Amino acid sequence: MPVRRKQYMKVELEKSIRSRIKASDEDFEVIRKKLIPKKVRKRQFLLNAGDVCEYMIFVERGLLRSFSDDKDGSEHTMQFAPEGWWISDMASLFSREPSKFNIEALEESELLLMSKQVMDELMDMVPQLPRYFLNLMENHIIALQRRINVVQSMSAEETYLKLMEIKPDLINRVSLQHIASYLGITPETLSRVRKQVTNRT
Amino acid sequence: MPVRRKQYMKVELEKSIRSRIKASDEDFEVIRKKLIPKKVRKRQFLLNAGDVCEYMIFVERGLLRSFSDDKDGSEHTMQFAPEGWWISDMASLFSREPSKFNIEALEESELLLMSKQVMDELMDMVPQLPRYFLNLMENHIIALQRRINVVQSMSAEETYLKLMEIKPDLINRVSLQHIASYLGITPETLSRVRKQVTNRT
DNA sequence: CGCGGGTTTGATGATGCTCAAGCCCGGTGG
DNA sequence: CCACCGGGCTTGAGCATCATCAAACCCGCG
Repeated sequence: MPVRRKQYMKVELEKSIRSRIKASDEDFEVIRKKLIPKKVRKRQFLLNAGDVCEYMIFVERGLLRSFSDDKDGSEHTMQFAPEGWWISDMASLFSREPSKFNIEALEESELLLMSKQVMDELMDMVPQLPRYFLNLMENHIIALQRRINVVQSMSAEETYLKLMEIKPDLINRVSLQHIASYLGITPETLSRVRKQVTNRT
Repeated sequence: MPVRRKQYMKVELEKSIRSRIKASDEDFEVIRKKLIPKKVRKRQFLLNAGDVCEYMIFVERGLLRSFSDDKDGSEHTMQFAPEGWWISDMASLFSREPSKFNIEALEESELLLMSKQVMDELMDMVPQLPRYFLNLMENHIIALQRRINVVQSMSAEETYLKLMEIKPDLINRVSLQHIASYLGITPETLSRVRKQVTNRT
């Protein structure tokens, strides 16, 4: 049953779309045909800083992260993308400039790749699709603004507690050094903060 | 000439839309009719934290900012919006929850207000309009990501220099305390940083 | 002139970084 | 089966950056 093999690749995507717009089965068929399925192993890179980002990446299963490295060798993770999330470097994807980010699989993952061109074609073919992406982007903006607020107004401990509040599951899937690089603190500080918090309860 | 009076109110908006999508004169007429023009004086508030945000606000002339206040009384400005920019609290606008932000005019300004409902109606009436907003949001995300990167990886001085590089005009229109609250540093630190920088040149 | 908001300057202190060492644990090869 | 890595996490000491608090300054405006 070769068809089956591909079907499972879009369960999460279908959920993501149906929760935001009305779309017919034919629409999904159109979408499915245009996206490129891809499996990656743990630690595999989907984008290297310096290259042009070619795809929006949808995660059907697994976990990716995007991050930049700065001059002194440390990393800053911009985003984690578990099942049901899109990840990309839009700055590079849309302008075709070299990306400042890397995208890396933190777990063995099943992905769907969509180039900019395909994205445009699909939005022409499925009239409601721009609304889908618009809704995605709106929510993304809300999340990014919240993150800026947290980073700017909170101590390391508060930042960590906020993350636990919003994404408690992350801690089970992501190493603490990656969490630290997401929060903008060092692994050492994160370790001390966590000690404080647990000692207190 | 009452028509003239309203016409000038959408020069910037028309530029903003035409630079992103193809739209006919009738489209602009439809859009113009649905938006609410509003003039505000300096220091007037368009949104108070705790209220539900009702509008996306487009700035035809002038300058707005959105900011949150935290427990200890200090402010964190999220965004400056000069001519040609949209500003809002989308988290509140879309979910109808009380906003955590204030929006305030820093200069006497001319605005166009668009409620969520009108936004939806317009996107139904002008087929390319979702693409317009999508493009706006994409660019907004790129800017927010860049900002997170800057805040997390740079010193106070580097953060300030980066702002000068990206928005050099801001300094002429915005008080230093507001700049500081945008950068996430205190006015004192900003003052010292600026002294360093000028002494060096 | 004197008031007041915004900015500057100075002194002090806290938060979180750096560097360095040790620990824990799972994986590998002898 | 066990010894030995090696990566990730923890712990510690010293230090840099930036916040805080307080005072002075500057300048436009009533």
